[in-house]
Amino acid sequence: MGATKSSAFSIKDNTIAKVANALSHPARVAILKILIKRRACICGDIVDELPLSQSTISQHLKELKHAGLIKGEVEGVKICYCIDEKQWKAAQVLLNDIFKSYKEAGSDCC
Amino acid sequence: MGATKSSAFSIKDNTIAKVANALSHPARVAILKILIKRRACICGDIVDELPLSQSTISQHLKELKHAGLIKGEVEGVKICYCIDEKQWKAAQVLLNDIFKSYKEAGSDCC
DNA sequence: TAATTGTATCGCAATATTACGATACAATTA
DNA sequence: TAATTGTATCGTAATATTGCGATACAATTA
Repeated sequence: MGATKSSAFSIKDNTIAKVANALSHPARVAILKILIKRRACICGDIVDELPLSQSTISQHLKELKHAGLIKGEVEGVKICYCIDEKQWKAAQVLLNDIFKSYKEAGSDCC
Repeated sequence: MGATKSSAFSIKDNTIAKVANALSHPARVAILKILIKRRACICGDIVDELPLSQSTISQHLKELKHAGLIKGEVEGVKICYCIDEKQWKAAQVLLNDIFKSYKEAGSDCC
């Protein structure tokens, strides 16, 4: 016991959870904002802007990449990260669809 | 070490993370969908629909309530849960704002 | 009052996350 | 080739999450 029962839920619900999970830590939200603001970013730039160690930032970048929201490209010695436009939009739609599916009716029980 | 450094980030980023965290587990996504579909829900109904124990569902409901996305109201012996309309909309805006803040330019480095 | 019903909480075990320093590694520079 | 630079990964410690059964608890019913 203890492990998430992902297989008990739909692929879609798992995908939504995966995307939301990427945004579920303030450091990752901050990293994404930096990437958006700068249009692209060398990992070191992020380390300079946030009060976390290089290894911790690297770990967060890995999670964002795993969730598909960002991608990285080798650029000489450095690695350039940026938003993965296609997946970013897909994530936006996925999340917004849930929110939109709730139509207020002013008649909820509570 | 090991604890999240929430205080190192802005209130807003923490709020976004909190909302995203509520959606970061497929069971909670499923619960929200049930609440939306039924407009409101007795806890037991959710237990019947999902392959998780009553105590686990109760825990997930607690987290959703803590994130502010849902609210519960005593209704005799039972407790009726539903979406918290106001906070739901606020969460939608918060998340969508991040996604919208990325304007594609077709000129990213990677 | 006693039994029933629906939900929350406790206690526990398994697993996952967060964070950091140390170190490895790959590409560039001297 | 050797040193440097930027990033990833490893190892480890602290903490958090997930899940369940057992149990507590509050409101209703008998």
